[in-house]
Amino acid sequence: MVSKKRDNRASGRVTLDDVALAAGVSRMTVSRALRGDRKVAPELVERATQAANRLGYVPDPAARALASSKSSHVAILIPLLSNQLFVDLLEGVHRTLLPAGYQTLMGVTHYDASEEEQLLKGYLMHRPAGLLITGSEHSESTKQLIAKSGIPSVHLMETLAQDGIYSVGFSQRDAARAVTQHLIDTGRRRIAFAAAQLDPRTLQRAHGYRDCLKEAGLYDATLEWQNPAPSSLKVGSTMFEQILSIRPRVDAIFFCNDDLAQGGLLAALRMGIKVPRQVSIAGFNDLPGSAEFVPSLTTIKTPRWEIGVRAAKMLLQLMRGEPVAEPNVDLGFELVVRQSTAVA
Amino acid sequence: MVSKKRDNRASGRVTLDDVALAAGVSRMTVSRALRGDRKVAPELVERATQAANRLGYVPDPAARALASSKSSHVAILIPLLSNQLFVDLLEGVHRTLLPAGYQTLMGVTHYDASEEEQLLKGYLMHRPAGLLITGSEHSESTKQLIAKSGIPSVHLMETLAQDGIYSVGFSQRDAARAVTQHLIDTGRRRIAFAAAQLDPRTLQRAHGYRDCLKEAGLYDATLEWQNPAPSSLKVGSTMFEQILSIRPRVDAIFFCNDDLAQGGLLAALRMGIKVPRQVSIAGFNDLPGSAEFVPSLTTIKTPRWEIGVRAAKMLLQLMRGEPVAEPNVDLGFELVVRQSTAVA
DNA sequence: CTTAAAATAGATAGCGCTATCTTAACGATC
DNA sequence: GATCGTTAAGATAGCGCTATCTATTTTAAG
Repeated sequence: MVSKKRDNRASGRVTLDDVALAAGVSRMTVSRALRGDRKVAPELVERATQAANRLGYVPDPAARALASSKSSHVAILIPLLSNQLFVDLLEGVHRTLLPAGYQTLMGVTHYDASEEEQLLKGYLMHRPAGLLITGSEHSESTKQLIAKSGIPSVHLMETLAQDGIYSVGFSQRDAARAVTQHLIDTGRRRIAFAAAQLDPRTLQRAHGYRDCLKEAGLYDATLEWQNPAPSSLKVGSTMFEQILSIRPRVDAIFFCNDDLAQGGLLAALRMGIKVPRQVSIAGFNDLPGSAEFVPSLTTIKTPRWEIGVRAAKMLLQLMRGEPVAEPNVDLGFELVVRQSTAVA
Repeated sequence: MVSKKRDNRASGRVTLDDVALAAGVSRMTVSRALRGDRKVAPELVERATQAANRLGYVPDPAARALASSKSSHVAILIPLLSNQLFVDLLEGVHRTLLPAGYQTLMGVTHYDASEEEQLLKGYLMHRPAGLLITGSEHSESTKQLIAKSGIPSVHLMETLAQDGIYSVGFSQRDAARAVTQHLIDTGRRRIAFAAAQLDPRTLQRAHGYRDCLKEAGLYDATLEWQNPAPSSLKVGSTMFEQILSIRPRVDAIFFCNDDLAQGGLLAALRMGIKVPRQVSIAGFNDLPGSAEFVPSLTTIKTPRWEIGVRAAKMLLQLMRGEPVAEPNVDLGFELVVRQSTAVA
């Protein structure tokens, strides 16, 4: 009746065999009962779970992974942790995946394609059950690795309607367009664009800015400022000073991230330049502090937490083999108008 | 000569058996050669590694973990990711552990003891090879779990000379004392202390503040302000307003974290209060932006990146069973004097 | 009722590694 | 030259699970 049990009295570990013995059923039945797999008589499920609880049984993920060739890990690749944006994303993912029994393996790429590839290789060897990856621009071999691995993947932060690709994000371009339009609507005409980092999403924002100004007949290529350094308050300060010393008649600056914009506000303060009187300033992402700054900062509120949650949910569906109704989700954005772009 | 090989031509996976067959040695020899375990003839090591590379062999961590009951995971528990402090810590850990072949499993406790315990249980079931945990104050059962698990552990951020405990950090108390002394030295007499979050390290800083003022005969318990809300610019602004409305003659405020202090600086700006003329402001941690603020913020520069690196190195030694020369490392701190505490 | 089909529990056989026991080979020792 | 370490390579036996096949019911259909 009962399958033979290995003699592991010595080891401290409680195995399925122990539980099976205690519950008076086979190891397999306990395994199925505990996982809710197939049909098991309710009474046996009850006996199995009780025995498991009583003995303090804890499944061994390594054994599980080996036997089923499926791990309980989800790898997530993000560019940086020093941008609150990605922290929120991660938090949303974590919060969703953990209760579902998945561990999050986080890798930081530092916006470096080869580092990304390296990390990916490392994670793939762990046979993760799923993969979350920021953005859609990756090296050719990175794309191949993902495709060949056959591991369910969801792309974060951007929306891309491409066959067989899953993504959750919003249109960086439209968001930038909305900011620019707002600056135009509040009477600005010489609107500069200040970008740092120059990652794909930043460049998409540049497009949005450009499109909008061109349509309004206000585009001036010499008002686009790009700095490849990582985004920071310091860089924002420096760029503000540069822009105003070279183009003193600029009447608005759209910084492509809030930390830059905050740096810009501080530089203005230092230089005695009135915001928004003389120059209107807008940011992007609505990072902590932007609402408290003096003046408070107009920005785009991005749903990064929600993106994390939604992407994780989508990944769960993919990992379970369930159908995904909407493979490319656009969660939109919100223009938050504050003092820094009040009408002059 | 060659041990029998399982027939797995169908599965895409390259196993040790494949490598063994190709190299013309036993599976065990390949395993030992690849791991550098015990003595293997140099020639065989060469043959094994070549065959492994040629076939693209990648070890299976799950099988490894199951067979050796040791995983390649290190769990790290931190309170928050929204404080740059912990991001830097994590980065240091990650950078050190990854090249050594360990994966970092990060858990965010949100300063919640029960959440910490929950996460810990989850990680322990994965049998991590090591554990990094922030601080030394934990629930009794958390401590027991760690002790009983027998997993090598290092505590972060604080120094605690306790038998059998490993830690890397610095004295929060001494650092707070240094800030307070600096405020006294620059002529301040009514020095307030503004704390949020009220985690153990914040309270240690409060002690340092108190000690220092008592020694100088300047201590006034009504100048200690504590707010249990999470630390943020917003809370800092609010606390600054409160303090100055209730105690208008305060001539210095020591905020226990830079984000609070930055919020304080912004509130001062809004209220038209001159810093440092009327009120001197100091922070803690030297977070991004503090050097760029107007006025720039006096603060304590904490070696969190180095703490991460050092703790990870110590953990590596522990995991390898190597002796650890110094079980409790104090990496010190640095007082960075800037404009916000200039002599009035 | 009989028989086939569907459903459930159990037995068996690994997943891909490593720990450990054996064996073989080679000197060193007296 | 026989005995005894010593060392390196190989054979064996699992680690703790799950996939899958088999045996046993139970139910449905004729």
